[in-house]
Amino acid sequence: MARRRQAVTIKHVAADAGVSLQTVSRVINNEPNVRPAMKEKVRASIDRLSYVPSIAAQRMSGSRSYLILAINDRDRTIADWTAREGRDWVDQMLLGGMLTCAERGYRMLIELVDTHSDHVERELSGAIAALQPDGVILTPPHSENPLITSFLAKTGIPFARIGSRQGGPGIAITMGDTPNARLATQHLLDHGHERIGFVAGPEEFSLSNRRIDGWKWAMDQAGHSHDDLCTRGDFGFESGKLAARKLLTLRDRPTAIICSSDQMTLAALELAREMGLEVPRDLSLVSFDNSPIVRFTDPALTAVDQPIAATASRAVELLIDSRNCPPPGEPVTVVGELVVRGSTGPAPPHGRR
Amino acid sequence: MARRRQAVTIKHVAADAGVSLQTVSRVINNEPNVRPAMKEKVRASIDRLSYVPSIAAQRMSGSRSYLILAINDRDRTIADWTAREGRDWVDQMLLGGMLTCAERGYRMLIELVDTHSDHVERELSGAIAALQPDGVILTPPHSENPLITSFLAKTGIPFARIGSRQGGPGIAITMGDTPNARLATQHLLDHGHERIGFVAGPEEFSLSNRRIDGWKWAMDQAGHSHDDLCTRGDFGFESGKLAARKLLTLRDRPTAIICSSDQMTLAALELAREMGLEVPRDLSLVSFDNSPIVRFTDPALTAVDQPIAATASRAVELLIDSRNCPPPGEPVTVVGELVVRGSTGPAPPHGRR
DNA sequence: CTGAAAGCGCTAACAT
DNA sequence: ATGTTAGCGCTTTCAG
Repeated sequence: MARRRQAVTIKHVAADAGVSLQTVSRVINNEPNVRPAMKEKVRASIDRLSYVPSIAAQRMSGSRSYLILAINDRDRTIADWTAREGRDWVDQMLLGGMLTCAERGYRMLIELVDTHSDHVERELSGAIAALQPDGVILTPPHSENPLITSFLAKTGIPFARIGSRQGGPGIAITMGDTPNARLATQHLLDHGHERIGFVAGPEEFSLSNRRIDGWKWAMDQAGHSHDDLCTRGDFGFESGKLAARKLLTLRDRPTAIICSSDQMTLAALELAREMGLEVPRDLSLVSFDNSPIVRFTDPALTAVDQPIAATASRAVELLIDSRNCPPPGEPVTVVGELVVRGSTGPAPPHGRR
Repeated sequence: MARRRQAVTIKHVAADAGVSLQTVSRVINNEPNVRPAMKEKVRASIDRLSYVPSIAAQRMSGSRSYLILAINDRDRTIADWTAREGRDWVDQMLLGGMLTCAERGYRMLIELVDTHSDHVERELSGAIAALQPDGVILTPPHSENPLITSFLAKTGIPFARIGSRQGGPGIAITMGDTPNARLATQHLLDHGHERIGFVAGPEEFSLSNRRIDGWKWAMDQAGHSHDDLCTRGDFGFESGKLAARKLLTLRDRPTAIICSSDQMTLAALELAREMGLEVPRDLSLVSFDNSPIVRFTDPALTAVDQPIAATASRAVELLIDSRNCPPPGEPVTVVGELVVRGSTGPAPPHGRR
């Protein structure tokens, strides 16, 4: 195997421009103390030779690696990819994260890490040691795993916690779960619904509780009780069916249900059909996620869109900028929006319930 | 910004194990000439200190970068991500490619490159120079772009051409387009169809023609003419509608159509409905791709599954192995399969056509 | 079989 | 404002 070396290095550029390595380095990194004339000359040489610095070398010399690591939950991600049901979380992460990285000369690398494993830290530290990224993006449920966050804090690598509002090290950045849930609830209230059920996600995800808060808040505001109207699932289809069944078999059953994931909403839709309920005539349904699938159901689902791409993009920016200016201590929020489709409508008249 | 250095380096391991750096290096790289006892001792130190080599340093010293670069078409990829219509090409690439990389200690990095740009080569060579990958995976339509392939050949970096059977440098690897098209056609022939239309993809993709070959072959075998039954689209919805219209407005219109992408099949389905044709009663439809969306149409589409994950995985293996053994000169084929769903059925009796 | 020395391409720190 | 020096962590010679 031939030993592959860089075709054109900083040395070539320096020689071509007739300056020292350092001057070239300064130009590359936009550092001060270079006369415009020199800068120009160096730039010309760089272009002529189409020189691009080796990130390995840049990393070696103690500066940046120009790599941002996005950590995703291994099992969930592989399950999504294998199921081929159109969940596009990773794609949206790439759309926002990767493109923003590219704009700034960085690259984004996806890494799958096992949450439930007892050696999360080893898995993660391995990736960190091997790649030496300049920033790490944590997605739920890693975002609040103390093993992970405290390890990352120790390394000194800036990191973002998507889906977390907790204090502590790292940049907290959420998609406005509380306001979004409020929004969804309000949409139903506006349609005259009073009994609005809520299928929350697992406690493992703190956003689950924040969504409950938003729903409760709106219900309280409207003066409707909600004591028996909250159940939980694990975001998956089966759990959603169970949770929906609990709600729909109540004596005074809800006329609308908000589910914390598309899969759970799909399950509720299926169950409603099985029970002879027509959506949205007898039951209105609001989903969370707005992944591609919700447009292909019948009726299409009204859903809270999770702005994953925008969030990933923002995270990347904050991470990269944190070299120069300290990141916000307060949680950052990138709000989603409600996309109204066919699964929500006016509450049925009292007689029909 | 604190200068971040590797927490534990090869030096620490060497000191801990009481051997020289080289011995540690040899153990890491599974090189010969290390006594089992030494190897054991070094391994123990590595575990104890949880040492992981820095890929930047490994790269610098002239060996591997442990990076595989997957090149995708910029416009198409971003369009897919933005449209959120469930196309999961990238996910499947990651599923196959990234996981296989991980098994072998490599990482996969996605890079978007503009095909139609006149500086494709600059874009690509920039990525190569910056990352120094150990292998590159080309996807259509880059796989047969001579600017790209000849540049890559010059660099000496092994690369795979997915969707290409052309000779020349690089490992050609396809998903069996000809046999797959034959399979799809045979499925329809078995159902008694004789007039089977074909909506091909753009000529820019050589696989388009290979699929036409498969269809023609099967039609010829069955003794059916196909002179007027082939049209082309660009894989997109609109083009599919146009192409399908051409076929469905023929005097002796086909009773079945095979389209070379899900979007085009969706378009054909919509057109059929508009024309008052019921699928599959009046018209059978077979799709290519089998992306998530095809299960959510009514009826669900019979489709040729493109084994993207398996192909990406195979490509990664061939690339990594090509360090040691020369890659196959012949094109590699990872065959897909036909997934039969509701959009295909028996040909309508002659009277009804 | 093992170790010492040299150097990959780049930047930080220190000259000038 | 520019150049010089040293060294990042590792592998590749080349000596023992």
